[in-house]
Amino acid sequence: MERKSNAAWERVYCAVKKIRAGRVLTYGQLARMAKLRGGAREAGHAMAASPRGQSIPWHRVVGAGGRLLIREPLASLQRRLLQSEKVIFSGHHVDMAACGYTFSKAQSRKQNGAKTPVPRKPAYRKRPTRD
DNA sequence: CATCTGACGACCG
DNA sequence: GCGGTCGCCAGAT
Repeated sequence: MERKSNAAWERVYCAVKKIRAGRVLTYGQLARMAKLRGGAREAGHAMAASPRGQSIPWHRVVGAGGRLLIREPLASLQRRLLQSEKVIFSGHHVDMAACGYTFSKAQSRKQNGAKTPVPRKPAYRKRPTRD
């Protein structure tokens, strides 16, 4: 059953619910704005465990680069739903440049004035040396 | 308690 | 662009 993690996951669900139609979020960004310690992975767990029937637009959550990571059945459904949400698909991935929260360039500004969640501690650690 | 897996992200070759 | 590897953490067995 749900444990204390539920609290963190709830933040994820809350964030997902706030995603506007035609917009998509990545697990990484979602994890960062929810301040999940597990990083993108916990975001994925949260989504996987997301209660179906609470109006959670899970389909608006995609992987980095707008790629659909989930397996076929869900991916197919997700893609269909996203397209129905006016989300632009570029081949097999979502057009993050148009529907994603891109806080790298000023392009995100033209979106709707969404406050950039500004990235924080990356879950990954760069390899200092590999020698 | 030990171990694997996972709706991840990013880097490297 | 693709595949493999590393890192992080939580849940399941």
